[in-house]
Amino acid sequence: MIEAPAREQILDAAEKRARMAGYHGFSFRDVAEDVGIKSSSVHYHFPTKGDLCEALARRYTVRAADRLGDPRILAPGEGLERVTALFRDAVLVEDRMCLCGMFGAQRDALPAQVATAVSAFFQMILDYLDVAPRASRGSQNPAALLARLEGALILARTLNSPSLFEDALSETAA
Amino acid sequence: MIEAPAREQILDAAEKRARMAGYHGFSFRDVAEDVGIKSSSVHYHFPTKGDLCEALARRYTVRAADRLGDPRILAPGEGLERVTALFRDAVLVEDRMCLCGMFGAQRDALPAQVATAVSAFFQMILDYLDVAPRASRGSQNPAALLARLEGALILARTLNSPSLFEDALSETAA
DNA sequence: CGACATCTATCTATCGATAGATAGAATCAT
DNA sequence: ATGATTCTATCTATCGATAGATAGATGTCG
Repeated sequence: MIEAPAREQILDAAEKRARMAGYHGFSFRDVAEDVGIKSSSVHYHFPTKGDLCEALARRYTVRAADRLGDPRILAPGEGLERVTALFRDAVLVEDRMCLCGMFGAQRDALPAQVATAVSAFFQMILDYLDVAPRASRGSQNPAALLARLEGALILARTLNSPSLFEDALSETAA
Repeated sequence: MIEAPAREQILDAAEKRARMAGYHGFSFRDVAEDVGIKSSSVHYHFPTKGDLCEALARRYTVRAADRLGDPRILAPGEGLERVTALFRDAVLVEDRMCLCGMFGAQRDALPAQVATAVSAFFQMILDYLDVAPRASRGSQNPAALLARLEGALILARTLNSPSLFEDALSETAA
C-alpha cells in the first residue's frame, strides 16, 4: 500500500472538513490529527490557512474540470448531465456540501486569495455549460442549472432527504 | 430615538455576522462589540452559542412567514413571487446570504437545536409554496424553486454580480 | 410610607481550551 | 552531507463560558 504524499493527505482531510463545517469550522490541528502529523507540519506545506484553502479550491476545480472533459465534443444535453452527476455524487456518495458552494456562501469572511479561487470554480462550470451543446433551443441556462444544483445540495442535506435532491431537479412538483 | 431592546440588538448583530461568515465565523465578542456591550452580557441573554443561533433561525423563520402571509388567499403565481422577493432583497438590498442557507450548508457542524430550527425554515417555505396557487398546472415545484433561490444567492454574491441572481431565475440563457 | 427583598441587566475578571503561526532541533532520504 | 520534511516547543490572540459584584428598577409587606 503506497502512502499518498503528505500534501495530498492534508488536502484530503482539509477538504472533508471544509465541506462539512466551512472555512472557520476546522483548524490546522484538526487536519493534522486526521492525517496523523503535527499542525506545524501542515504549516510547512501550507504556510497560512488562506494558502491551504486556496489550494483546496484550485484542486477542487481542476478535478471537476478533468471529470467533465471537453464540452465541445459532447452529445446534446450531456454537458448538463455531467455537471449534474458531479453534484449528485456530492450528496449521494460523499454526503458533503460542494466545497465552493460552502466557501461561496462565506465569501465575505474569506481571504481574497480563496474568494478568487472559488469564483474561478463557478466561472469554469458556467463556461462549460455555455459551450456544451444544449438538448433543445433555449433550454437550461447555465446560471440557473448551477444555482439549482448548489441549492439542491443544501436542501437535501439540511432536510436529511437525499431524494429531495432529485425532486429539486425535476420541473414538475413531486 | 427609542433604543431597541438589547436582546433584539444582539440578534440583529448576530444575524448580520452569521449571514456573512457562518456559525463558526463570528464570536460573542464580535456581537458584543457591535452592540456596545460586553460578551458576558450576550451570554446573559443567550447562554450558549447554540441558544443564540437557534433564536436567530427562529426569528428569521417567523419574520419570513409574516412577510409571506397566508398562501391560501393568493392569486395564482403570487406565492412564488413573494418567496422570490424574499431572496431578491437578501442579495440586492441586504447584500447578505440567506441565514438558513448558510447554516444549512454547515449542518454537519451545527448544534442539533440549530439544525432543527434551520430545517423548520425550509419546511415552512416548502409548505407555503405547496399550498399557494400555481400559475399553471405542473409549474414550478417547491423544492426546485427554493433550491434555485438559495443557489442563485450564492452564485450572485460569489461572482459579485447581482444581475446574475435574475439570470439564474430565468429559464432561458442570458 | 419606608424597609427589605427580588429581579434585570450589565460589568470586571478569569477559566481552560483552542486558534493560527513560528523558531529551531531532529530525522529522513538521496 | 545536503535538502526536504517532521518534530518539539512555544507564542500571542481569541474562543465559549462562568463567577461574582454592582447598580438600578420593581415589588412586597409591615
